[in-house]
Amino acid sequence: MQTVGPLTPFYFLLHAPSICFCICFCLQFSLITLLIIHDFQFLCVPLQQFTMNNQKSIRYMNIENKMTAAVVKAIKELYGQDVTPAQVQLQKTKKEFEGHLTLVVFPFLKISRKSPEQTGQEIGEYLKQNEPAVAAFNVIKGFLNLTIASACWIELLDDIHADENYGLVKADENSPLVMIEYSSPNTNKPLHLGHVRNNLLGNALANIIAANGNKVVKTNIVNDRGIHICKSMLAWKKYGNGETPESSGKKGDHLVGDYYVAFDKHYKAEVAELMAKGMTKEEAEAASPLMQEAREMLVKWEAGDKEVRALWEMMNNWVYAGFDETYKKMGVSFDKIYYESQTYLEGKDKVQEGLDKGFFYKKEDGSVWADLTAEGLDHKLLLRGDGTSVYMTQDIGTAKIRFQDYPIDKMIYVVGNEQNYHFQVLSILLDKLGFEWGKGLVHFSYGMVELPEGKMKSREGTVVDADDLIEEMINTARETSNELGKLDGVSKEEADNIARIVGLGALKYFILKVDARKNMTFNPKESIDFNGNTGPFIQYTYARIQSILRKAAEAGIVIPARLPENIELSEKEEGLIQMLADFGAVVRQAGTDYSPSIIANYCYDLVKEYNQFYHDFSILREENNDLKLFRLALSQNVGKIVRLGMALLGIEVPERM
RNA sequence: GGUUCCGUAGCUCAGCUGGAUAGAGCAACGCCCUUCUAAGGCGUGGGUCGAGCGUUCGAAUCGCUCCGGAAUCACCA
Repeated sequence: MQTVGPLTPFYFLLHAPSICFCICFCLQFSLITLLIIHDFQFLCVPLQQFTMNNQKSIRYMNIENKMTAAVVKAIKELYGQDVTPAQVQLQKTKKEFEGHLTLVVFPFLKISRKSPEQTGQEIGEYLKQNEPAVAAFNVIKGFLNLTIASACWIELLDDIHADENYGLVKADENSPLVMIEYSSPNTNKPLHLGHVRNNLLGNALANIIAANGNKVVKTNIVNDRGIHICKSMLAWKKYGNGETPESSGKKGDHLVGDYYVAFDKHYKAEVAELMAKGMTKEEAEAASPLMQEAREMLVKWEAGDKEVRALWEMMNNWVYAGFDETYKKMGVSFDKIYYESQTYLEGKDKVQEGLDKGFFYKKEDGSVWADLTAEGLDHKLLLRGDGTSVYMTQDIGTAKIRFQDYPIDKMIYVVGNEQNYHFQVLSILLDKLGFEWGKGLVHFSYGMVELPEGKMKSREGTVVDADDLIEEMINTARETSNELGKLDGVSKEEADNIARIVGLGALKYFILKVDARKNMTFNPKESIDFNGNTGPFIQYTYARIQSILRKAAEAGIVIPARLPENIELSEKEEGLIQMLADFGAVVRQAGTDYSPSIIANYCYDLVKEYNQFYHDFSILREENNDLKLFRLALSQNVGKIVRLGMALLGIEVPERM
């Protein structure tokens, strides 16, 4: 298994042979990268491509790859040694130095047998002589800074301009199929901020995996059965007086959640009363009539009792209607929904199969266990003494059904990091049971959302409700727009839509910009920002670009497919094109690292850079017509990449705001 | 106690496949709208990258040992 974030020693062992193999060829890649590459061959551009040398493909390679190939050639010509493209450390030149790309020359000192400065100088001179793209160079200590000619950047912008989906890779029929499970709610209460993080991460991850050329099936496993649902049902029966979403005007999931809370309240009162009569806490909890009744209800449910099943179905449907509304607002969706009530019995025969094959063992009380001490883990229960299934059994069953339904090549579970151990075990068990993707399953393990006071607790009413939060964000966006007078003269309908886009953008970006594996704090008292490193900041930049493009169109300006190449560009403009060109690599990185935050941070950096350009340069007022066209094209493509990047995160961008 | 994750500016976070003087945002203070949207731009202050040792030409980044926080080790899901 791969837990995203942590790499387990176990995983390391599995890949030992491939590590040895790879070390020989890719000296300067870290082991971690190798592991990921090993798993994601389909995402990686073959290295050979870097050295291809026909005119047409060079035009479509980005400049960095072209330079890498040129450096390989330079080393060969100058020092007579072959190096692999992977040994060429080319990075973006830091802002304080002149140039676009920087070659770290230290690795070549043993080959050149000269000082860092001299080696850099020699390679620089060779490149300037032999590579027309290199306009100038300078050497500082062991760093060779290369300045790429303006014409190259313009050509590159043409390429980006020509591709509506620049940086994204489409899947074809031979692409691997990746199933991604996320959301996975219980049906006894409404969604809260923790679910929001899960949903947004899962949705964004699915988009990113798809943009890396995979077929993706988004799936949701709804926990629609069990004691917690019975608690809501029982409380509704006792105290509900027939209340329905229609009669009360409440959203179904909230209504059912209220009865879950009501159950807890009455239950606690009962326990307190019994304890006052002298019982210990444990005794009181066991003796509570309410809890006993809830358990009886669960037994009846399992026996298929008609009345209980009808109530269950009715209340679950209320919840689903509520969830659907929230999902729709959040902009998340699923291709296939599984229900635990339909899968929870399925794992048993697989466990039996494992028992027959001797993978598992049975205790005297009839319970079935897996001995995982060989893997450095513990013994794990798979079936209770009474033959009923536990969480692990259900996940095995669900896996079985999914595998019957789809030819899964890779399975990703978006589940909180509190379940790291569970998925480590699940991976081993699925592998033992013969699921080909079991060993390589990915637990996308994300951190908890905490309040300043600590963890959210449903029963103590300290959860941040998803619907409330979304509504609040949209309202704040609307207020801000009104205060700033941004939407004067815009129809009510459009103003509402913009408020929705911006409010949700703020929320989604706030969550997705943070590294998923980390716990994050949310302070309900300080509302989510709309300024600075935020979703609205990025959306605002997009809207400004669209405004310019509208004005250009009104003036009858048409951006040509190929820009004039004889214009002199500023560093700022070249830097922006360089950033645009990086988008493909960023999407790939986000895919191999399972990291939506990489996309979020890229969008922010790009937009920040563009805003500086916007401030310092004229676009429509530029008198040189060629330059004007160039800047329009640049702006349009920044807008395009921002739109594509934000779309991967599930964030819309407004035409105006 | 075992295992895993996290620790970077007052706060929220980037950077971590080793590379140049560690970056953003918020908060504070100051400047810039007769010019393409000021939800913007520019500037000032703010750091023992939890601590120590090691590997290296070079460590926030890799390894080891501590310290602090979290999760988990359920016949809950």
